Amino acid sequence: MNINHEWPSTAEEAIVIQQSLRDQVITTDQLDDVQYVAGVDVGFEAEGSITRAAVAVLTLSDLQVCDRAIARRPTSFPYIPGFLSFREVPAVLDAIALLTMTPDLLLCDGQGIAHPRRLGIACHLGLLTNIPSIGVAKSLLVGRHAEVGNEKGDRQPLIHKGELVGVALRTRPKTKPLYISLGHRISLETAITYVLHCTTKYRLPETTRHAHRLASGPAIDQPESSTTPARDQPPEQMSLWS
DNA sequence: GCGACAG
DNA sequence: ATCTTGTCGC
Repeated sequence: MNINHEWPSTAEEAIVIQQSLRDQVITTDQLDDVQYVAGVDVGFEAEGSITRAAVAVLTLSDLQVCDRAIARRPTSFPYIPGFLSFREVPAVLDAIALLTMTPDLLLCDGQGIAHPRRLGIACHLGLLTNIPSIGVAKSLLVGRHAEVGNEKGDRQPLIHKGELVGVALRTRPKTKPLYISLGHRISLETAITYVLHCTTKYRLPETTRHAHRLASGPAIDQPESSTTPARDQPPEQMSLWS
């Protein structure tokens, strides 16, 4: 199947794409032997006019950084809650293309299926790359959960519209829980296992943010990005919740 | 109708 | 995403 699609310029177009992709997300384990895990960090610079993505690849066995890349490009889609992937994914694909190897699993900054239309950035990225992916978010987009216990590994189901969409997971005592939701080709229990393993060495925001700390070092920047022209400011407050 | 809203 | 304030632990 070909999941390539035109890149939208409006949220209305983006909704159509999200709805066409949501049923292609696989929520069972389809991983090969996982040797390399990539933390993907997304964000922006220069008041939002530049989108950037950083990827740090770690060995699963000892969590050593073995590859990294960072990419920037003019922002081609505004940040609208529920549409983060349309702003960030092009830069992430740039960064992944700069790697010297292909990761076996992506830990993605943001939500997976814990999303109004079940297609957060981790799902979108997993589908476009066909790499198993996990959404690891620092705050909630949708859903609710009971209070999480204070021991590492404690978790509570994250429920949205009566569906289990992820977990709130305590990766360390005394810190905010992280919100884990499926991206693609992995089950929730397996995802939790990988997140807990990776957070034994780095706090998770750092497994993804580690990409930046490291990638910001000796500039491994890409040559030129002359693809997408910068776009106008977000059209006021858009609210296109489902 | 009002608030909430990944990064 | 960003900013600020307060508290604790090394």
